[in-house]
Amino acid sequence: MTPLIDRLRRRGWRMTPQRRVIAEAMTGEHVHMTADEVLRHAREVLPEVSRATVYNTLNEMVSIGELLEITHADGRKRYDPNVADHHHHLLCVECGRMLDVHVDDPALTADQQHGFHILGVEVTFRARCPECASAA
Amino acid sequence: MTPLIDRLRRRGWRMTPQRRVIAEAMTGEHVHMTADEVLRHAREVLPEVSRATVYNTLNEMVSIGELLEITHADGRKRYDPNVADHHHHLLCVECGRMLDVHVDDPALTADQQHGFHILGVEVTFRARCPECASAA
DNA sequence: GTCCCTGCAAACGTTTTGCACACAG
DNA sequence: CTGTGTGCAAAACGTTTGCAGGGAC
Repeated sequence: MTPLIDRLRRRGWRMTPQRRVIAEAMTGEHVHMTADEVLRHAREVLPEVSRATVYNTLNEMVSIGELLEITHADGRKRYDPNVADHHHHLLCVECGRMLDVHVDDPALTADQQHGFHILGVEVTFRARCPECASAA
Repeated sequence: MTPLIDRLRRRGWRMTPQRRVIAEAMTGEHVHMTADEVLRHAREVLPEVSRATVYNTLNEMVSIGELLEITHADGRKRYDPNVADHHHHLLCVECGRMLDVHVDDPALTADQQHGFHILGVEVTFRARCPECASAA
């Protein structure tokens, strides 16, 4: 898929060094990061990035729909750049590790919807990962 | 089902006025409350209840399994006394109203589990409720 | 009487905000 | 040049903790 940075540029985003490293930090292996983890990754490349800029930027990416905000059980928000393919999550409740999984979306019958207009479904499998299981 | 208070007493809980009103606040209509909403309800009956006691008590009820902690999209924790019957949630992303719904649990195939030991599944339908839809 | 619970206030971690300056367009 | 993004620091927010006193059992 088109890289996140290009998608942002195409939206007319002013592309600053800070935004570039933040977008780059979201790409590749580093999914499901907290804002602080994004900050740490961004600072490895551009040490003067400020915490506020990371929060501002992440929030904006979320509000334009280029990033998915998922609320972890510990109350910290995580950010998922994998917006294009709809997926769900497998979460280790012990260490917080999170994997993407693909399962069919559950659905509500008309009368179960209580007149609500359904926007989407989120499925989270709570689990213990192999590492944490063997540690116990 | 046995009232929450009786279940707590049976566990050998020291039953103080504070704990009683907190447990009572959780019963009946008032499900999915934030800690602060629980505090407000508790104070209507017993004005000198402190915030810390509410947090302590809720956390203890969660840890012994008499209460379910669900993390709302806004990052605030909510508490669900409805532990006995396994259910899922229908959430209005606008006003935060939350309803219980019953749908079949999605399941992961063996190779989708990546060696994780599955503990449970949470399904949340993100939606807009009739009131918020008509307000827009 | 003992131990656990309580209240208060202060600490904590995460996220947001206000404001002057800087730089991408 | 203009407008928007930035850094910094302080505030806001929900939650947790330390400690002295009090009440359930």
